Amino acid sequence: MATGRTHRPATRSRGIPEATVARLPLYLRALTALSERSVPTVSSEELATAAGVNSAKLRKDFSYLGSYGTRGVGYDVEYLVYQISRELGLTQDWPVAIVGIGNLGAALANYGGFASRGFRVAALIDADPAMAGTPVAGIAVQHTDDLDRIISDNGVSIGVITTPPGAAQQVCDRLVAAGVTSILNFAPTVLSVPEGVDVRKVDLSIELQILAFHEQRKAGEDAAAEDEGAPPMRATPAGRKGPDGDMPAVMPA
Amino acid sequence: MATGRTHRPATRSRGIPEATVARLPLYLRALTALSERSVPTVSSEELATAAGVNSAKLRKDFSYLGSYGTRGVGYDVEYLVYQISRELGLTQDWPVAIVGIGNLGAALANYGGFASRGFRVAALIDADPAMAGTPVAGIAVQHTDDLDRIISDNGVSIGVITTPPGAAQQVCDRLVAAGVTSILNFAPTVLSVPEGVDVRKVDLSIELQILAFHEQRKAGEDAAAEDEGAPPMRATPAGRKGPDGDMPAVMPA
DNA sequence: ATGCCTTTGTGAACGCGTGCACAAAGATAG
DNA sequence: CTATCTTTGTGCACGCGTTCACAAAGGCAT
Repeated sequence: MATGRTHRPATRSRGIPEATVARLPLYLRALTALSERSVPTVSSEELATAAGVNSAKLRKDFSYLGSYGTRGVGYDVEYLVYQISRELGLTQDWPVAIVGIGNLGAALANYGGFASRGFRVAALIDADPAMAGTPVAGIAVQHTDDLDRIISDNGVSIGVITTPPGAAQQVCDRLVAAGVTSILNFAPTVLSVPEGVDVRKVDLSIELQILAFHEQRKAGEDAAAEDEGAPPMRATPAGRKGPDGDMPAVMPA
Repeated sequence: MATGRTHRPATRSRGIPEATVARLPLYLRALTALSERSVPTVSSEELATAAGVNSAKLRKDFSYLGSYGTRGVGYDVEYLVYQISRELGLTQDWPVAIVGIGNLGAALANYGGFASRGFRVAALIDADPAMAGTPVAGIAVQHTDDLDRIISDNGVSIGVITTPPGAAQQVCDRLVAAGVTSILNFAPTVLSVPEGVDVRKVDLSIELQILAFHEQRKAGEDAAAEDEGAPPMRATPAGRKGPDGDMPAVMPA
């Protein structure tokens, strides 16, 4: 069980709470919009509503970065944009490799939100030899066989996995072996990575399932038992446990 | 400020913590995999590692659902699959409409993970008249003008927004007016919705930015100031605040 | 039937995140 | 220069989520 860790960054990140880090991009986006409208300063109240958060939370978040901001006035937009960008590491160029050029991979390759934030799609990689050379979003797809070299040559440290679930772990291992230390995983798989490698997971169907839960709570509850097909009471398919007739514990709740 | 709320479900959801709900799909996936391998029972320890979580957390999560599980043995896989599915509302059919059939919308329409979880893509909607009628993932794209009727006719209560950011709020309003009460938003926009409507947000570039932050912490820190272009010290572009010469507070940290 | 062994279910402690509420800080007007 | 007004920055309290650790519960062997 040496390589079990997943998803939690081990290093607590120099005092800035993880929850705050997750909100910084939100602030940055709102600030960028203000900057484009040439708004010079903004109060915590205004910026908070623009970002969809509480103003107290926003101020506390900023306090972790330092005392940017002028009492009685607010925050200087340009200055704050720069500070947050720097804190997030967006002042440097991040070459990104996308592995698995299916529908989703292609969509990500075309996604504009990356380039505008300092992320550059440096390579597209797929296991299908037929795709090799095909341009997607203006970039030629390369074959998995060359993964190692591609990662090294481009200095890629962030990899995006959009492969089928069965291939995800293998691709992940190869990426890590090639030097990738941050992975954004779209495959519905739990990835095992060595210490020091960060994995973030985006699962499209999970989000829908969470919505369905709340949706059921909203609409349902009154129409409680709709049709109610027979719950699979087969706690003992054939193998173990109970040759003692039927299972009584079918309706525990 | 009547329609300000976003993202937080107001109803606390009958005692099941939000964090637990968010993990149920994870457990469900792991259990489904076990089920396909015809594994009859599983211990909290095994299931926890398969789902990538702590075993104590898993047991506590399940305790909110009720006392399914047998001490000394573990959990019956099939039974648990059913219970979690029911709790999440996946035993019923959820017609989903996707609005904005660009690269991402098309990718989602083709995504297999939806259908296998009880979600059915009932309609694809786009504002481009040229796309109307075009089949995507076997479904003909319909025009935004008919959005209202499409939602009603199909009984859609969950909408997915994959439009450009500028159109997101408008589409959102129309979806809500048509009866949608849950929205999965892929556009980088803060949506305003009335009370009772749930919004979940998936932002691809935010995830990358969070990774970049940790990446910078890992690799950087020693190579602290790389090239360091001039930080925008223009705290006063022209308008307000300070005709008092230069700003001293350029390097507060 | 009895005792051992495994695994669940949960009480309790702890730590993180959130929100309140206010004092300190600075701008602005007189 | 003084008073007033605005807005930040933060100490504090509270609640949620996580984790530990163990008693209760059940299976299984003898």
